[in-house]
Amino acid sequence: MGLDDRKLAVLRAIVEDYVSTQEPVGSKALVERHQLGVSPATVRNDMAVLEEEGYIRQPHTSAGRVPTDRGYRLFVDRLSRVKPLSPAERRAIERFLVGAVDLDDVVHRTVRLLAQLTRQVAVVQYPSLARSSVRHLELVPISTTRLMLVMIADTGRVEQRLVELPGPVPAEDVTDLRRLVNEKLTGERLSDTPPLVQALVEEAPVQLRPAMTTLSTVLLETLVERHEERIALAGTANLTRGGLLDFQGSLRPILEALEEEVVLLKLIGETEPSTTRVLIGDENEFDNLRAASVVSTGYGPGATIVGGLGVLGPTRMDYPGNIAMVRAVARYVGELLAQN
Amino acid sequence: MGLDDRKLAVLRAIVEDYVSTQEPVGSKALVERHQLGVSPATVRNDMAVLEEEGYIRQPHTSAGRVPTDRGYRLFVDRLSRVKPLSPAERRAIERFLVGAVDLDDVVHRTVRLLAQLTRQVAVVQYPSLARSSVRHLELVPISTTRLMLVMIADTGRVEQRLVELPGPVPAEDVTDLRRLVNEKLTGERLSDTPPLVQALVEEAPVQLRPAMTTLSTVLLETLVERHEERIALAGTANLTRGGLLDFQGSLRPILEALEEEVVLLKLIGETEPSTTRVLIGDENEFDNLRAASVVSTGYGPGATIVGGLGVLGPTRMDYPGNIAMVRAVARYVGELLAQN
DNA sequence: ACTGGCACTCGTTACAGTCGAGTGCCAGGA
DNA sequence: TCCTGGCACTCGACTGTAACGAGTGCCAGT
Repeated sequence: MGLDDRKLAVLRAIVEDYVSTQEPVGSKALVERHQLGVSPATVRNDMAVLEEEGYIRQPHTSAGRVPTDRGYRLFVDRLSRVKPLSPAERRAIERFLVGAVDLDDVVHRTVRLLAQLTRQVAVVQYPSLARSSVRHLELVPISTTRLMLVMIADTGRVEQRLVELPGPVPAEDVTDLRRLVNEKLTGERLSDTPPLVQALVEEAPVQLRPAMTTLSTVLLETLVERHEERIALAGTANLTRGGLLDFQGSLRPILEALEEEVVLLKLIGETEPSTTRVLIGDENEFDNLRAASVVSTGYGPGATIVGGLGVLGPTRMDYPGNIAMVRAVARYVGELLAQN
Repeated sequence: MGLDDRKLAVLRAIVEDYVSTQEPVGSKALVERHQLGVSPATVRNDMAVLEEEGYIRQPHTSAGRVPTDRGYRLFVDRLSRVKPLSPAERRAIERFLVGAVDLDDVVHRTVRLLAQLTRQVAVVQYPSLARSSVRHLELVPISTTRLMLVMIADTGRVEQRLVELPGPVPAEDVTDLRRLVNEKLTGERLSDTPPLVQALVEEAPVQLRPAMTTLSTVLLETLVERHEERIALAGTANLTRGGLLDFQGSLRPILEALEEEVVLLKLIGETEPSTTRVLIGDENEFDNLRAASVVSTGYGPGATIVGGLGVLGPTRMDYPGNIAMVRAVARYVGELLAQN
């Protein structure tokens, strides 16, 4: 485990060269491109140690070295600084997000921006309902026995659901239902609503009871149990960069994984602490994504976190750059949300 | 141009064999696998004619024949019958679409179903706003100078948009605005609303004028001008079937095209007549999709059409099967929508 | 502890040769 | 007139061989 400074420098150089050239890097090329102050032979000895420790490997006997997942991990944790964004990148972010008219628009612009900046696949989770509060509930009569329930959350999300009432309900009763529901639930966090919904039913006037019971069922189902998370995706075409070298020749498993909302949510939604998370190769829990890395973080207005966003790409990616961009975009989106 | 029946039979056989084997088909294999009643030499002569007419071509001098886009076109137009669905497929469709709770759910289920059935990329357009009518407009005060406008369409679509008012508007005025807007617009087709919105402003009481003016701008923008079409996509992983033979080795242009809503809308949204449309290879107007074919049709409750859906895949696809599936799914979705 | 030198590995490239699927053409027959 | 069997030809796919060279591991020397 004795990795002195020079060995770490060698590892850093290998990662940087491999990321930029996409070719196994040999000892001679290394000393030429970096000022290591030692000879290729010395570097070779260091490489042998690094390989023994599992940080790099040789694709073929007579080839150069390539970082392993473990090597990237060490690089990310100890050998890299987050790369500051260029002024051009900052400007691109601002320009891209100005003029968004609603939440859908914000999310779509964000995901495209992220894909374009990082040249990877970008994923953005809509603000989670579980972390939103109710701003308003609207009941729209569709027929005498059907209502459309529309919930507007403070994060800008709007969810709707059809309610089949047990019997006809006159317009005045709908007005009463609307008032009762809003009095009880407006301003509450969705995760806190179940007991309140229960109370709604119990406190409802007799003639509203049946309707309120049905309504409460739908409310609970829609707003709480059925975790209605939404996801936006962009930049899948970026997977084809780097020929077929990345992803061991087949995009199939990656594309399959990207179609599963559950998978995506696990990847970018779990950001408990407000820090940036990096998952490298097989650290990932999904077999399909063992050739991929994910950089993700949470975003939200102010210090609170209402959703996650991130990028996915080959393990051979520019971690410092991508981490910087993901963080920057998350911060800007947070500011944008705070304005509403 | 003299294509007698046997030459057409040869073309049909070539298409069918090539679609199933994915390999250029030679004269000998053809007479073995189909009962043509003639010798390979005769088939070769027919092939020479078909090639001269541009229906088939040889990838290499010493290889078998492959259909051209023109050949597929002839096959689709004159040589194939729509393949009836198997009972298992019918059951799959029904099972898949039962239990959908809202429009989002319907669209998502549909697109996944279509991708699964056809093993191609599936595209479903949400019911077009231009072809919907207003069921209800709701105004939710966010602050004294901000409203959330929520429009519920008869197709189940719900659109929202933030309205920045020129000045504070008291709650009673919001109620009046809501009433006026609904009286004028409820039940109207969105494409017919512009003059009505204009009238709204002119007829509004003086103290509501400024607010109504702003509101009308947003209404027009959101509901009419900004053609807010939405699209769902599934099955991109299917593009990787057939190795890299389809799409001449690169998925890149296809994936890029699939990210452009405009492109997708052109592909599946233009279904003026209620018939099924098939675009083969370079019949397509987008260069990126010259190696792909699209089968699409319109759907809607009853005879009206509110949106389009379809599949995209390699030109070498099972046209009769895919046409059948696209039609069947469209019909089921139409029935489902009619129930609301 | 570092370095130069050297033998060795092994993937890549180039080239030649074989194989075989498939074709076009032609003369003969129904 | 149209179909068929036969035959020479083309050319991509595959195989085997050889030369090349990037890169390594090891070791003796400083």
